[in-house]
Amino acid sequence: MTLRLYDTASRRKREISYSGDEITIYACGITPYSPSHIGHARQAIAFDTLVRWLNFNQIDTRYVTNFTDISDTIIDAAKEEGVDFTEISNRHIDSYVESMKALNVRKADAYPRVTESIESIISMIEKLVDKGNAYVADDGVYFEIDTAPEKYGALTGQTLEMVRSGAGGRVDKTGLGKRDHRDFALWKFAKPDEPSWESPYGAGRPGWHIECSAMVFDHFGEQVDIHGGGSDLMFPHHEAEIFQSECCHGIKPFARHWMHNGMINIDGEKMSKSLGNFWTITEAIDAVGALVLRYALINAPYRQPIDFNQVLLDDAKKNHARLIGAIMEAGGPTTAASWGGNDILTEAEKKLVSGMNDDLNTRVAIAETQSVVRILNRANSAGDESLSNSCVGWLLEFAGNVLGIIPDSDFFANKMAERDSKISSIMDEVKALIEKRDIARSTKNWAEADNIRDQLLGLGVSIQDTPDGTKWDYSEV
RNA sequence: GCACGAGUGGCAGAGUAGCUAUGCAACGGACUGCAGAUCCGUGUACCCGGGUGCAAAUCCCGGCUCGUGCUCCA
Repeated sequence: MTLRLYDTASRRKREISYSGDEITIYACGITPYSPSHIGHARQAIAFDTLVRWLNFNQIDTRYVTNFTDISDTIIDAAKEEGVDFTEISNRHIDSYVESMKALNVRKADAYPRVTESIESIISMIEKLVDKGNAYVADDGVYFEIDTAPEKYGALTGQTLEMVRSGAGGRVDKTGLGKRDHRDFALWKFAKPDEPSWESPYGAGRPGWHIECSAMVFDHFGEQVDIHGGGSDLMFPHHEAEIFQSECCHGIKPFARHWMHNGMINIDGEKMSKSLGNFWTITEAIDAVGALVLRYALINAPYRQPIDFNQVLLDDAKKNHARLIGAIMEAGGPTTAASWGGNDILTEAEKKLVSGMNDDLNTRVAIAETQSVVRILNRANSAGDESLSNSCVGWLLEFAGNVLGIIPDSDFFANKMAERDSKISSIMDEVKALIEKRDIARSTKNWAEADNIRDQLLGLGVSIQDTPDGTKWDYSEV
């Protein structure tokens, strides 16, 4: 297997390389100061897709993603509600974890938290101070970027000068004790009433960037194979991590591969709280369902910006329903069979595999999935059970296992059981109505016939008139 | 200003040199009393201008437009 993955640092697709017998992956997770939004979902799904694809290809992974469970924003939120900061962070982490489960995002191997990593954060800071890369100021400990200027712009191509000129007025409030505004905080001394931890420099809390460097070191050592997160983290967060980790450990590269997912816009505008166009994950799941949301979010490759709008959701809803409907129609996941001998399905597999190997192109994978759904629908109506079973097998493997957009077999079992029991409970009524309608139709009493059709629809029964008579199905499950 | 990315049919969105992307919508057809679901079929698509090639949406140069970032950010 040769997965070519876009690497932000070298700005090209590169075959993934790794040392050891497993690929180590670290993704920067959420800061749980408010409910998570669909951008967080996209990030999680992007890395879930990576892990799934590697595992599907028999490559072992160790995937770690963190919770930044202490931050200025969390402290602010806690103050506002008058509660302990842990109440804020725990609440949002719990909700996030629940959403991830609904979205079929597989569990990471570890979810380290900043508040549980203080010791290793401090020991990294100590090392950086000892080595002369960091200095202690009045309000905290800072990393001095002039000690490693060559690392500037590793991901974004920016130079020291650019940032100096571009940062403008915001510089002033980012740390009073800095020698240079491009320096960044490793440790912030606590103000009265703020949560804090002891350190050799004074009580305080970690800066934003150092935590990830420390957690990567805790789990993977000096280097990690693939590191990433949202593309908005390239600068300054990930560049700061490169400074810290490489200076601290004296080994580079810190990450062999940098992977960044694209942002989500809402109706063409950047998603932001001030615009009031924020979709939280739970809102989106309530609106369209978790797997439809996942479908919508992998319908574009992970690096592409997504414009989140009604058309996108309608599309996703329709196509996802077609996928699930076709599998139900075929008799559910238990009918799955191998597709080995089928040329069309083998060809679809080939295209999907080569798309996924080319920087995880889930859009191509979705396109192939839709093609197979069409083949399945054709097989279903032709009564070609062997072909339909092969299609179900294919879909379970790729749309299910790889893309994660098919619910588990319990879902189908429940739905089908629910449907069966519903059907048997209304069977007599439906049969009577259809008989009545047939009589109406035979006398060309169309008004009466349509009236009965509406009654049936009210029961959740849809009918189709075929040459073999009227067929019906219960579809409102 | 600087950096990064993008410009494909009505819409969304693949495709990095020659062969149907795919889906939605539209239109025509099968089935139907009519619909619905499903299936079959149809459509001058590649921002502009140069260049290289037998051949360019795809490579090169120039331009235009848009998006994002520049220490809150997935």
